[in-house]
Amino acid sequence: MNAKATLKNIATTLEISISTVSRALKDHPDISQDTKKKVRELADLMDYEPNAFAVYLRTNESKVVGLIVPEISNYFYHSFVASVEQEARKKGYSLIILQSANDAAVEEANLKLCKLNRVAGIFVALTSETRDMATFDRIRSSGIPIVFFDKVPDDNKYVKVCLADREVGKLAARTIFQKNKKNVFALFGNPNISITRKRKQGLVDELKKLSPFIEIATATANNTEEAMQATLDVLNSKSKPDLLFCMSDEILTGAIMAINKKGLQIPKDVGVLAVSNGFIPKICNPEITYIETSGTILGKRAMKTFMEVLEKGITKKMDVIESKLVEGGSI
Amino acid sequence: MNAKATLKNIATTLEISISTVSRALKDHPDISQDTKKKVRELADLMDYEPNAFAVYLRTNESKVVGLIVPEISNYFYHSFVASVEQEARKKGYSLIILQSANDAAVEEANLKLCKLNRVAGIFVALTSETRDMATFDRIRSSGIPIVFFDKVPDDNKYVKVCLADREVGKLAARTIFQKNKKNVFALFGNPNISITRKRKQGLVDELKKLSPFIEIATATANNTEEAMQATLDVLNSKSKPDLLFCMSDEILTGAIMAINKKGLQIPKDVGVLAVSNGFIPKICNPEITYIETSGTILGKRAMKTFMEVLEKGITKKMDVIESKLVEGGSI
DNA sequence: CTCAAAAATGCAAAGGTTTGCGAAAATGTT
DNA sequence: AACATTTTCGCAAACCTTTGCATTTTTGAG
Repeated sequence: MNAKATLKNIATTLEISISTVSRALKDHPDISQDTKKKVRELADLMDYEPNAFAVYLRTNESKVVGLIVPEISNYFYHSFVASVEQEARKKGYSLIILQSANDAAVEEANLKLCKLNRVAGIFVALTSETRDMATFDRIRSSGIPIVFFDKVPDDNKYVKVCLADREVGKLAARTIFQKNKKNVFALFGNPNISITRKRKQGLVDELKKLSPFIEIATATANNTEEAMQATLDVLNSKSKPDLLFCMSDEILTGAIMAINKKGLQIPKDVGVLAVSNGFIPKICNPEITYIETSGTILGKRAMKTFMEVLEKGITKKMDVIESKLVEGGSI
Repeated sequence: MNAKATLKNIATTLEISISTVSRALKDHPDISQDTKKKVRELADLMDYEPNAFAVYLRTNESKVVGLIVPEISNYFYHSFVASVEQEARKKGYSLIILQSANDAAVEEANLKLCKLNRVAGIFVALTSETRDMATFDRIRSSGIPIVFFDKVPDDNKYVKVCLADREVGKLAARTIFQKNKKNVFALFGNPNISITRKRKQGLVDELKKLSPFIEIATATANNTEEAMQATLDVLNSKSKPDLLFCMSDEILTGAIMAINKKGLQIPKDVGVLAVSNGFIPKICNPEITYIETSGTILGKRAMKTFMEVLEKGITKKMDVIESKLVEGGSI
């Protein structure tokens, strides 16, 4: 049985000191080419890899970042997770991932877990229930940077990466106006989170500005099931809307189920406009027209922002991502 | 500015020794209730949390597990990831997640990363390109248990958790026979991976056994795009199939796109039977009939198996998950 | 050959925790 | 009051690496 691959073991077999081995492996200028070569060869042979814990302990900084989302297996977050993982690896970081199950208490426990693991930084999408930012503030003041994304806090003292939510709403309004729709039913997610408020505000205000003749009714739903029910209700009512606006993929899914259940045709019977990452719109027939929100792009920008925070010590910033309309045939 | 919350600091302010503090915090019987109380109070006050690195270094075991998948943002894996995260947290583990981008070299790099982070164990779904198991074997022999799931190696010397893939194929065959279909076009994923081979074999063999009058043609596709093209091709050909079998959600998505593009009706023009987690089937109209593969269940079983491996030191095992048919209206 | 400068290496502490073993304090027994 | 127990606590090493500083070796100049 081989000895464990540690600096000490390399040192003793080579009959040199530990520090020399350490420096040789780091290509330190103080060490002669000769020793470096010998050390490297033995290290390779022994399959040496530095003990990350010892390194972390000594240097007090880890190459691990934490990522907390309400749930991974979500229409949007899984692509964000994928993107962050990719970017993180490029920068030499590993990703610890945690789900808060949309529960503020779990979210807090996850924050503690991040702290326990001494992560280099944390990415967070808030739950829709998060009210108290105290734990976040404590962690920040303990020196761990936090980058909020997507579901971000209102306060401007944080580092945030998010979509131009108000603009998303406005873009939807302009599209509706341009397509000459007259009776809009707009379905939103949890009303507590800021993106809901912003998208709704953007849509309603802009629509009012564009034309006094467009009717708009709104509703909220906390999940796909509720969205389906709400859509079903409105489709069964007498005020048949000519356009359904869905704030997210989760909502869109419910709306589509309802439309299918009623056996309605898109866009003949009812038009659909959504905010989406494009996956569901593309498997529908006809394809749904949507305003794009890309988890992949958001992930890249979040990582970029994180690196800035790390390098430049920024403590507040708001990175806003513009979005664009992708035309399908649903409107 | 407060001192860092370490055992040492607690010890000095309380004027007792570090070891006493350590033991008090762990409720060691050697320590008096009195001191325990004092220590706990101060620890709370200082917001003490043990330095995980120091603990890991000392005990040489971490509470982190690694998870390597070809890609997170996949029809199936994201729910698996979500499930494993949940189960892992219950057991006190954190999850480091890595994507191999379906590239054997990246997969190997990820394995190294896991080793570097001294994980307690690794969950792996192989890429379709993985041929060489040497690195896996090395890691195993270095004492880190590996649990393979979904895309598993053939060799029985590993610990594996997977679907009853041959049974899945057979179940599909029986469904096809029972529904009286005569001309099947079966579309599979990458032919290199064992689940493709097994599902195909199960389907084809069972079908042959059930009836000599059922025609079956097969094809493979590496992604949604190819699946769409293949489906388009067969729908344009003169041998119009009356049933499309799709081995996975990825394939199903392509098939649905193709059917939509051709403006065909399900099940009137063509029937569809898929292997799926149920999400896409449920947003289709009519809902697609599918054989269920649940990432959530697989995740739970994988974690359970992992704990067994850890506790009982099992080194080989094959946990097979039965699957069932969920009827939609697509056939 | 001597000495100074440069190059190469080693010493030792630090980082925070765990733990076997020995020492001190408290309690109990005659 | 002397001793044996039991309870409570502290010492010190170990885990592995990094790094400032001191020390040794080599080189080159005079």
